[in-house]
Amino acid sequence: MSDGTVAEVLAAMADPTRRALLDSLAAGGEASATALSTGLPVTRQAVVKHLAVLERAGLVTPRREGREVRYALRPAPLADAASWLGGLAAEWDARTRDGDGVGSAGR
Amino acid sequence: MSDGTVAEVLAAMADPTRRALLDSLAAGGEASATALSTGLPVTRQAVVKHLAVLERAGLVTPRREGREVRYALRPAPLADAASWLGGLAAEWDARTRDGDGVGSAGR
DNA sequence: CATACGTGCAACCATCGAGTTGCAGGTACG
DNA sequence: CGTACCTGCAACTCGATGGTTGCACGTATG
Repeated sequence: MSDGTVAEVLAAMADPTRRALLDSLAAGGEASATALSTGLPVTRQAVVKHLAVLERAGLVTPRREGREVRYALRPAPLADAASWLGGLAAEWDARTRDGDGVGSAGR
Repeated sequence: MSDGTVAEVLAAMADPTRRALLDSLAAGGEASATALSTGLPVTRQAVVKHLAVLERAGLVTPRREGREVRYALRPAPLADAASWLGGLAAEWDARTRDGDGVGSAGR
C-alpha cells in the first residue's frame, strides 16, 4: 500500500491550496517550492508546509537538484485511497440496499 | 453528483470520529445521535456536530421519528468521491508514466 | 397531569492548521 | 571573492474545529 495512511491522503486532498499545488505538478511536471509559490496567492513558506503534508501522505516526493529541491507527483497513494473509498462505498451500498442491519460483512 | 462537494466528502472522511460514526451506522443501520454517542468516547453534542458535517457532505440523512431523529447512511456521495479520486489517480498515472510535462491529457 | 427522555441552541475553551514575517545557511556564478 | 538566489528554521497571529457544559423545549408514557 505504498506510503501514508488513507486518512492522511484524504486530509491532504481535502485542502484547496494543496489540490492546486498538485494540479500544478500534474500540469508542469517537477517543480520547486519557490516555483510553485508564484502562481498561487500564498507565500513560499505556506507552500513548503503544504508540500510537507503532501510528502507525509506520500503524494509527492522531493529530489535535490543542486541548490534547489524539486517535487514530483506520486500517484500510487491516491489510487490506493480511491480504491479504499470505492470499496467502502460498495459495502455501504450493499448494506443499505436490503440487509440494512448486520448482514454478513463483505470484507 | 448527488449532494455535497467532493472536497466536503473528503474532509468528512478524514476524521476518525466521523469514520467511527459512519461505521456504526453501516453496522447497525439507522440510529439517533444519543444512541451513537454511547459507544464513543465523546458527548452527544460532539456527535451532533459531526452528524451535521456528515449531513452537509450528503453522507448521512436525518429522519424524524417521533421524539427522536434517526440518521441513515447515504452511499452515493462516497461513490462519487471515490470515482473522482480514481479518475485523478489515472490521469496522474498517465502523465507521470511518460509525457510528464504538458501533453494532451485526454487519451 | 407529571415525569422522564431526547432534541436543539448557545456560550465557552483549547487545540490545530493555514498563513505570515524575519533571518540564517548553502550553492551557483559573474 | 562577492553577490544573488533558493532553501530551512523559528516565532507569531488568527480563524476554524473538536469538544464541553448548561439549559430550554417538545414528546411520549405511567
